[in-house]
Amino acid sequence: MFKTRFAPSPTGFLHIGGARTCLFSWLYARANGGTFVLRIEDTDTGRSKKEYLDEIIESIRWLGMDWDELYHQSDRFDMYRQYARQLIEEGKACEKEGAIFFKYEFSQIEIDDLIRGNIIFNELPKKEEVIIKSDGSPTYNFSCVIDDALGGITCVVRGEDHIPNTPKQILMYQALGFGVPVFAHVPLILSPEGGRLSKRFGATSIREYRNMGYLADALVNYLILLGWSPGENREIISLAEAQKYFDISRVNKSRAVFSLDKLNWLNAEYVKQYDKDRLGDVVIDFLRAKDFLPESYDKGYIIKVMALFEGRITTLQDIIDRAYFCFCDDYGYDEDTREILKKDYSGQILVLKDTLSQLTDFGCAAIEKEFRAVCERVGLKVRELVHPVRVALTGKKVGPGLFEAMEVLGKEKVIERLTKLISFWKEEGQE
RNA sequence: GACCCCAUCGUCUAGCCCGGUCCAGGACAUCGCCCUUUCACGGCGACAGCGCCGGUUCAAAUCCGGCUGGGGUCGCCA
Repeated sequence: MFKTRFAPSPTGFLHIGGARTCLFSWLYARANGGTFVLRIEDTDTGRSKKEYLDEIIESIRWLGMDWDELYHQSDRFDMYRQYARQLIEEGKACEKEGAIFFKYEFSQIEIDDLIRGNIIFNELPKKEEVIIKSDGSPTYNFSCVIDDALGGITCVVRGEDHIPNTPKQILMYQALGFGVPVFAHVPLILSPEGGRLSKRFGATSIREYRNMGYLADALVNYLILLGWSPGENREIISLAEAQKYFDISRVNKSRAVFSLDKLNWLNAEYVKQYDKDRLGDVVIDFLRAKDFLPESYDKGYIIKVMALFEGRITTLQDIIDRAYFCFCDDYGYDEDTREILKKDYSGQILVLKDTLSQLTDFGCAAIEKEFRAVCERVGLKVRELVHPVRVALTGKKVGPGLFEAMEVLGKEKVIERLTKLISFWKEEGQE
C-alpha cells in the first residue's frame, strides 16, 4: 500500500515550488492507488497564520487535488513530548537549557531515494539536535519523523532542500525503533533569473496566478511538465491522465527554470481547447472575482464572446482588457486609431448602416455578404472600410474578426456605434 | 569552510539504466514565408544543444574518473 503526504507550513502562501512538490507527491500516491495525506506543520505557533492555511488549502483544491486525511501538528504536541521523554529514558536524549536534545553517534548513513538513487552521507556536522524547544513545541525534524512513521507514510516526497535533514531524521527513526521510509527528493524550481524562485520573480503564489487569469488545468499541466515528462513528445496532459502514467523514478534530478512564456502558451492552448460551456463558467467566476461581471449577464453571450477571442488571448485577464467593447458602451477610440480615422468615410458608412439595418438575418455570413456588396457599390476595397468600422465597434485598431464581432454585438449596437462614428467625423470636421 | 545534490538547444525536455538505429528528437521563445479585413490562430521552414579533460571500447550524449560550473544545507524556521 502506498501512502504519501504533503506537509505545508502555514507561514506563507502556497507557492509554485510547494505546489509542484504537492502535485508530485499526490500523483505518486494516486498513480499507485495509494492514499494521500495533508499534514499541517504548524509547530511554529508564532509564525503560523490561519489566512495562510486557508489559502494553501484553497490553492490545492483549485489545482484539482484532494486528500484522504488532514491533521495539524499543533494538536499533537503532547505526543511528541512523550516520545522525547521515552528517548530521555533510553539515554538517547537529554534535557538542557529547557529544551530536549537528541544525541547521536556518527555513522555512515544511506538514503534510499527514488529520484536520485542512493545518497550516502559520510559525516554529519553535529552530534546533537534539538527535538523539543524550550517552549514545549517540537522541532521540524522530530515531529516530521514521528508523524511519517506513525502515519505509515511509505514514501516521503519533499523538496531537495531537505536532503541534508534526512540523515538526522533517519537516525531518529532508528532511535525511536521505527522503520525508515523511502524518500523522493524533488528538484527545486528556479526563477528565470537563475536564482531561487522568490521575491525577485514577480508572481510566486498559486493564488496570484489565479488572479492573473490562468486556468487551473493549464497551471497544473505546466507544473507536471516541470521535471517530469509523459514521453512520446506529449505536452498537453490533464491531471487525470498524468495520474495514469506518472512514474516518480522518471522525475528529473536537475532543477528547472520557471518559464512564463511556456505557461502562457499552455494557458492559451487550454483556452482554445476547453469545453465551451465549462470555459463559460470559469470566465464568469473570474469576471465576478474581478468585479467586472455585469449585474445581468447571459452565459450564452459570454460563451460567444469567448469564441470571438479564442486563439487571441493568453490569460482570462485579456478578456477584460480586450473585450471591453463587448460589455460596455463607454469606450473611446484609442490613440493609435487616429491614422485610420483620418479619412472621413461617413458617406460610405451611412450606406452600410442603411443596408445592415434592413438585414433580417444578422448572422456573420449574411453580414459579410452585404458588407462586401456595399464595398463594391461605393467603390471601396473591403480593407478600406473594415478598419474604420472596427474602430467604431471596438474602439481599437486590432480585434476579432469583424463580421463575427458584429453578429455577437447584434444589429442594434452595430447601428448605434456606426452612427456614433459618423457624428465623430462630423465634430472633427468642424474643428 | 564542511557536508550533500545537479549538469542535453536561451528555456522545458526525449534519449542515458540495457553503448551503435542520434552528424541528438519534440516543445516554448526568436526569425522568415504562406493564409488573411487587423491582431491572432493555423501551416511550412530556419536558428540553436550533449560543460571540459582523460579513460574503457571497434564504437560514448549514453559506462568510469577528474575538473569546472551551478545549487542546497549547516536555526530552540520548516
